[in-house]
Amino acid sequence: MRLRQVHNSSLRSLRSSNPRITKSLDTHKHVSNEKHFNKPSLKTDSDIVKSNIAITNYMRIGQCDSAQRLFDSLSKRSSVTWNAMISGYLSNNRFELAHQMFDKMPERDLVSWNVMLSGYVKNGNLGAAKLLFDRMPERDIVSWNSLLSGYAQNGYVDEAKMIFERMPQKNSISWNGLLAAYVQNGRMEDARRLFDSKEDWAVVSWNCLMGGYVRKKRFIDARRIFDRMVVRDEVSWNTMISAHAQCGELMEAQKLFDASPKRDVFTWTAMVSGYLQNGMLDEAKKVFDEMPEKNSVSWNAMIAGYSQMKSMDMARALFDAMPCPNISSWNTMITGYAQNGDIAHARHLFNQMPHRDSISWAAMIAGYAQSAHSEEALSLFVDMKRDGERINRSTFTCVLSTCADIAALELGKQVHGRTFKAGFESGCFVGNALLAMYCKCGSIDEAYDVFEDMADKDVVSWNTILAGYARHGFGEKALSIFNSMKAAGVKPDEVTMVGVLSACSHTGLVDKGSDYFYSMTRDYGITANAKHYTCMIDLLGRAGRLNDAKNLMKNMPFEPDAATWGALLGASRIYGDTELGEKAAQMIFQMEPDNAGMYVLLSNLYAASGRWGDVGKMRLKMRDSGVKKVPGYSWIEAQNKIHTFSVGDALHPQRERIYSFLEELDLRMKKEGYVSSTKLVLHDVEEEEKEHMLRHHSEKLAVAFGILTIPAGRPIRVIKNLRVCADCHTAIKYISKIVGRVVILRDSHRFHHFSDGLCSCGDYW
DNA sequence: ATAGGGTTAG
Repeated sequence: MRLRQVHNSSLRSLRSSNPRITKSLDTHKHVSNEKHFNKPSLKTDSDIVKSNIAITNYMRIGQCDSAQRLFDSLSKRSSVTWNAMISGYLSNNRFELAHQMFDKMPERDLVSWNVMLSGYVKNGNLGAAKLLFDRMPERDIVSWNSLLSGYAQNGYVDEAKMIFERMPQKNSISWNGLLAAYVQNGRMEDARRLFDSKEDWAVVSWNCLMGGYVRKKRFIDARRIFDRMVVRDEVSWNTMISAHAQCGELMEAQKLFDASPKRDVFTWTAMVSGYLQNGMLDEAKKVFDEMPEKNSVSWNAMIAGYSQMKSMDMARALFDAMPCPNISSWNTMITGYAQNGDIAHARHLFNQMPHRDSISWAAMIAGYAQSAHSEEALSLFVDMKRDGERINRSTFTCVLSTCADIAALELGKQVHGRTFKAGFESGCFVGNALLAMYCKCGSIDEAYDVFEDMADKDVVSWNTILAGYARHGFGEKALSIFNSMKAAGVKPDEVTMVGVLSACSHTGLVDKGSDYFYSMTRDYGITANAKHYTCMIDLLGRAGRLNDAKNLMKNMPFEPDAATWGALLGASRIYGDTELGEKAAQMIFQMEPDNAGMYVLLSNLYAASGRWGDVGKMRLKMRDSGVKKVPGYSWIEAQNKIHTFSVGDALHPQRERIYSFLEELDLRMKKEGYVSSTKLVLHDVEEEEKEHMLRHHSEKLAVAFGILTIPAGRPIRVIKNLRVCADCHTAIKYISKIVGRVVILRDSHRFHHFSDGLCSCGDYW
C-alpha cells in the first residue's frame, strides 16, 4: 500500500505541475486587475472554489441532485464548476446529463473536452470519442492517452499502436497504455517485445505483464517477472499468490502469503479461492474464518465453493449470515440450487431478491430448462421483459445455448421466433448460437436454413455447420461445405480442419483425410494439434489400420491425452484387438481415474471376446476404486415437456403402454431377423447383470415413447447422456424400418440418423 | 476545486 501511495503521489505531483503555473499566472492577472475592481471579486472567486469543492463532494457520494441544486443556485460559475458537474455525472453513469452540460456550457476548456472524451470511452462509444477527438480545438497528452486506451479496450490493438506512434509526447501512462492493449487482447509475445525494448517501467506495467501471463496460465513466465521486480506493491504479491493458488501450488502460495509485506482482502480471498479450486473446503473455511475483514467477494467465493461441492445447506447458512448480500450473492445461491436440482428453492430466492439482473434470469431459465420444465423456462423468458430487464443479444445467446445443451428443439424454435421478432436475428453472435442450437438439437436441415439466411457469416459459422454435418454422419455434405467455404474466400482455421478430418473419418475417406492432414500446413499454414492427431488416429483405426494408428501416435510431437487413447480404444473395440484395447484403457485409467465409461468400454471389450474372468475383475476393480458408473438416461421432448427415461424405467406415467408396445415390436423385429446380442452373451454373466441386460435400456424406451406420441412423418429425436448401447443401436435400426419412422439419436459422442433399417454412422461410433 | 493508464479476489 505504501508503495502504491508513493507511486500515486509522484504522479500527482507530475499532474499538478501544470495547474500550478496556470494558478500563478491567474494570481498575477488578478493583482493587476485589482486597481480597477474592488475586493468582492476576490471574495467571489474563493466562493466559486468552495462551491466547486462542494459539488465534487456531492458527486463523490452519488448525490447528483444536491450537486445540481447547488449548481443552479450559483450566481457565478467558472469552467471548473461546469467540468466538475460533467465529470460527476459521468462517474455516476448519468451520461445524458453530462452530455447536456457539455453542450450548454459557455466556454469549454481543455479539461472539459478531455472529460467528455474519457466519458465516451468509458461508455464504450469509440466512434463518438474519435469524432470528439478530431473536433477538439487543442489536445494534450491526456487527450491522446484517453483515445489510446479507448482503442485498446475495444480490441483495436493495431489502431492503438498507430495512435501511440503518432503521439507528440509520451509518458509512462502512454507506454503502459500500449502494453495493456497487447496484454488485454492476448498478444503476449508483442507485449513482451515491447516490455524488453525499454527499461524503467512503472510498477503497474510490471503487474500488467505478469497478470497477462497468469491469465494465459503461463505461471513460470509470471513468476520470472515477479522475481525480477525491484519494486513490488500489494498487487504484485496478490497476483503471484493467486497464480500459485490457481495451479494447485498451495504451499508456495502460503509461503508468499506469509512473506508478503501486507495482506489485504485480495490476498486473503486469493488463498480462500485457491483452496476451494483445489477441493480443499475445510482449509478454505479455516482461512475464511481467520480473515480480518471480508467483503462480498470473499463471502460469495465461499458460498460458491460450498454449492459446487453440493453442500447447499452450508452455502445457505453462509448466505443467511453474510451482512450485505449483493446481487452476485443471490445469483450464486440461485445457480447453486438450480444446479443441484432444487428448483423450488432457486425460484423462492429468485422471487425474494430485491433486484434481478440478466444473470439472475439466465440462471433461473437454465435451471428450469435443465430440470425438464421447458414451459416454465419459456414463460420466464417472456416475463423478463415485463420485469423491465432488457432482453438483449446475450440473453438470447444464453437461452439458445441452454436449449442446445439439453436438445430442447421445440423450446429453441420458440426462442428463435422471438429472436426474429426482437430484430436480433442478424449478426454473427446470435446467428451462430441459432446454428449451434439446431445442430445440437439434431435438426441439421434447419441449421442449414439458418446458415443460408445469415447475411454475414464468419469462420465460426462455417465451422459450426461443417462440424454439424460431420457429427450427424453426413461426411460428404461436410466436405462440400468445406469447398464452398474456400470458394467464399474464408480462410480455414484449426477448428475447420478438425471438422474436415472428422468428416473424413465418419465417412471412411481414409486417403482423402490423410491428404488433408499432411497438406494443411502447406495449404493453410495450420500446424497439427492434438485434436487433429486424434481425428487421424480415429480415421486410421476405423479403416482397420491399427498399426498405422499406433505408429502415428508414437510419432506425434506431444504426449497423447485421454482422447487420443480413446480413439485407439474405439478402434480396438470394433476390430476386437483386446490387447491394444487393454493398453489404451490402462492409459486412460491413469489419466482419468474417475472415468467410469472406460471401465464399461473395456469390460464390453472383454465380454465380446468371451473373457468372462476379466469382465468380473473389471467389476471388482471398479467397485474397489470407488468409481460410480454414471447412470445412463435418455430424454425426449414431446407435448411441450421433456420426458426422461432410465433403464427399466418404472416411473413414467405411460410405462404400461410403452412396455406392451415394445413387446409387440420385439416380435416383429425377430420376424425380420433380429437377434438380441445381449441374450447371446448372457450365459456367463452374474444374475444381477443378466437382469440389467434384459431390461430395456433408456434409449429404447424413449424411442418407443416417441413413436407413440410424436405425429407420423416427424422424426423422433432422442438424447442419451452416454454412448448408445450396441444392442439398442441394432434394435433401433430394425424399429426404424418396421414402423417407417426416422429416429435421430444424440449420444455423448455423435448423432445417429436411423432410417429404413440403416444408421448414418455406418455402425461405427 | 475539474481531466488521462493498469494490475489482484467471486
